[in-house]
Amino acid sequence: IYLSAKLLIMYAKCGKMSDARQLFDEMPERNVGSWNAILSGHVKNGKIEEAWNIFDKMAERDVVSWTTMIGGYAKTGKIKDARQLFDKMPERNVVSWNAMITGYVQNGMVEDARRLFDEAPERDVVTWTAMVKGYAQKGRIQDARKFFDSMPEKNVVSWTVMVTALAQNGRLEEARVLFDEMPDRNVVSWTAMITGYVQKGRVDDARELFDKMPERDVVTWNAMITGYAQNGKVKEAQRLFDKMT
RNA sequence: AUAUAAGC
Repeated sequence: IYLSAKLLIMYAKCGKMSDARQLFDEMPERNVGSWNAILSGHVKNGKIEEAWNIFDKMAERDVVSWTTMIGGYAKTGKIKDARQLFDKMPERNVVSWNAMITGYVQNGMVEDARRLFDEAPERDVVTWTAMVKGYAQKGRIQDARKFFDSMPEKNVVSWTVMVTALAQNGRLEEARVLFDEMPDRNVVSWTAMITGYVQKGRVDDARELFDKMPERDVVTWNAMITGYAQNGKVKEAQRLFDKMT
């Protein structure tokens, strides 16, 4: 059963929902977990109406099923539907609250997110990070920073969100200070800082970080190469592109 | 096995 569920997820990741459906229909035993797997597959492929039909048919739903649907509606901009489900669900955990809060953030509704944040019976690092991101994308950097500084615990994602917030709002020096203070950095953190420099035309600072970082992925290479290109350094872009292969 | 946050 668990193996089949893994297969379902694999199919879903490749967008092969019809294969997933067939496998699911042939499964001898379907528990709420396998139903959730197929539900999640449809949501990930943007098939929200299909997902609803499945959800509606499910004999048994758990907190994961409900939360999957909330995330699906939120991502497709149907925030009101998401909220209706959220209000209707029989029990919630911190992930359900987070899904609803990040749903508001994704739809630019940071005040609604804040209201829910205040109401939430429990908050974790995801809850807090979502609020930092919510204020940051509204340009409300000092509110974002206030939340960031109040966080009971931070991880590499929270740090990276805050660094990105500062960098995207042109506050590169502050971003760099924070970047240097990070207890851990990963490839996303490095790339966020590089992108910040590139957007301000500071390709040499970007390149310094690029050379210093322990590992690069396709997003990093792309940021650096297009950074050169957009700043008129076509030769450098070409040279780096060749180095990549 | 399945749900929520970061660089595009």
